[in-house]
Amino acid sequence: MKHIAESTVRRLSLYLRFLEEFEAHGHQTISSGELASQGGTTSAQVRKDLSFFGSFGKRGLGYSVSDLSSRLRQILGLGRPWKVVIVGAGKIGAALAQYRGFRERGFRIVGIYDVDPQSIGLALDGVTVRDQRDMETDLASLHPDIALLAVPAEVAQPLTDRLVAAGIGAILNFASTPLHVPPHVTLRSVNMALELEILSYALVNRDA
Amino acid sequence: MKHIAESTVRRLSLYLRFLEEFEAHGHQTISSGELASQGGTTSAQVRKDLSFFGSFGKRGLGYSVSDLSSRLRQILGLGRPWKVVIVGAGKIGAALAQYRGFRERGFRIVGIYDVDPQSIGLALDGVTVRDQRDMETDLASLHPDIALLAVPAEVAQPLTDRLVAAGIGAILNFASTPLHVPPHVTLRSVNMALELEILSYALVNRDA
DNA sequence: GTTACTTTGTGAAATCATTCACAAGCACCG
DNA sequence: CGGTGCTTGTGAATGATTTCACAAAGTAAC
Repeated sequence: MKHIAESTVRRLSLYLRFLEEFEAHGHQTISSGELASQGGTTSAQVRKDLSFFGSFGKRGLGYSVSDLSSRLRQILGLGRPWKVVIVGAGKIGAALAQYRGFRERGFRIVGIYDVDPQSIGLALDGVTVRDQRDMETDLASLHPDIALLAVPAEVAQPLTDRLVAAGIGAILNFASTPLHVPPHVTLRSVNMALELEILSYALVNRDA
Repeated sequence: MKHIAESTVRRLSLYLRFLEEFEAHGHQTISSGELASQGGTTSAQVRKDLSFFGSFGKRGLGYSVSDLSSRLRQILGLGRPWKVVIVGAGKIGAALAQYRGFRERGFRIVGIYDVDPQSIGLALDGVTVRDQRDMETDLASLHPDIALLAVPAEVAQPLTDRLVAAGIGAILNFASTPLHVPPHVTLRSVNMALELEILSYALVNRDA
């Protein structure tokens, strides 16, 4: 299949969320315009996004909420549960471990690692924090799909290398430093300080 | 000035981070190529990004690390300190309150609000969590520039409306729901579940 | 001071993403 | 069953962003 833009995938995710809300409200069908107004985009954009994957709607009527939901879940790979490990049990790692949104979407936390003896042994939402030295051994049997990296910037790259060597498929990085991974590993970063700086730029360039 | 793409601003932020690292290592000058390899982009991209704001380099030599740093800080609006309030003192709000990266960059947490009696009164990194009912009164005297919204999705929009009414300039939203704000307010969202879903998509479309 | 080498700054070209605009398909009504 | 109204799916057009490629400007060596 042709390459799909990240912005498209991001919107598909948003559409899915609205569809689930719509479904909960008992609606059977939804139009591209309704999806668009919720997601802050245009109806043409919605239709274009979906058209990359097929024709899911009925002209004159719109989309079946339940059909489109399950198609999107399939496209996004949310049909299966994903095994996730968290590396770093500091404030952010702990918050992530207890975030309900992950579980609801089929992301199961199967391991948490830290170096701090104070943290090791703690149970976070049913998962016990283990010593980072045990990480490789654990990963070999757990075979997690995704790692959430929530450690200080200085140790982010070495830990990334260890995760890659252990065969991880994807990493979501919360450290404020860019990481380098081989091409077969998917990497995304969430950088909160960066987001604030973008707001800062917007505030000083308000008028321009 | 011409409109600058968000992707450009994001990269400027990254460049600044590298420059500060370089400065700490005692380097005087840096080339666009060196900046690029650190930031995972190309030298042409670096030069194009900077060219929107002026000519900061010397041909044949590169950029003065300290000059470029201070120009970038100025461009990004990081010369002044920004006053930030956090709304929601749950796991994520508390983690944000204690995140050192914000302070280092001149983002000062001046208030934290919650509704939970268990949280109200707690001191997080020197700032006491206050009752959300006192928010409007406080904001009127504090005049914060930016709000970090870390509350459940159901109450995110009403709280946004209250912040907007109180005159906030920018909001960084951590709730997993899109928000609507008037055009004079800048809004950005960090949606962690969404990031995981993008990874999920990448994992199932590995080969394509 | 001349030559060789390096690196910037920037129009032009190429690529990528969004918006437009409309034919085609379907439901509903009388 | 034909007409009316609505909504999709999609090429074509537009707009935005990135990459290319090279002249111009500087350094360094001798």
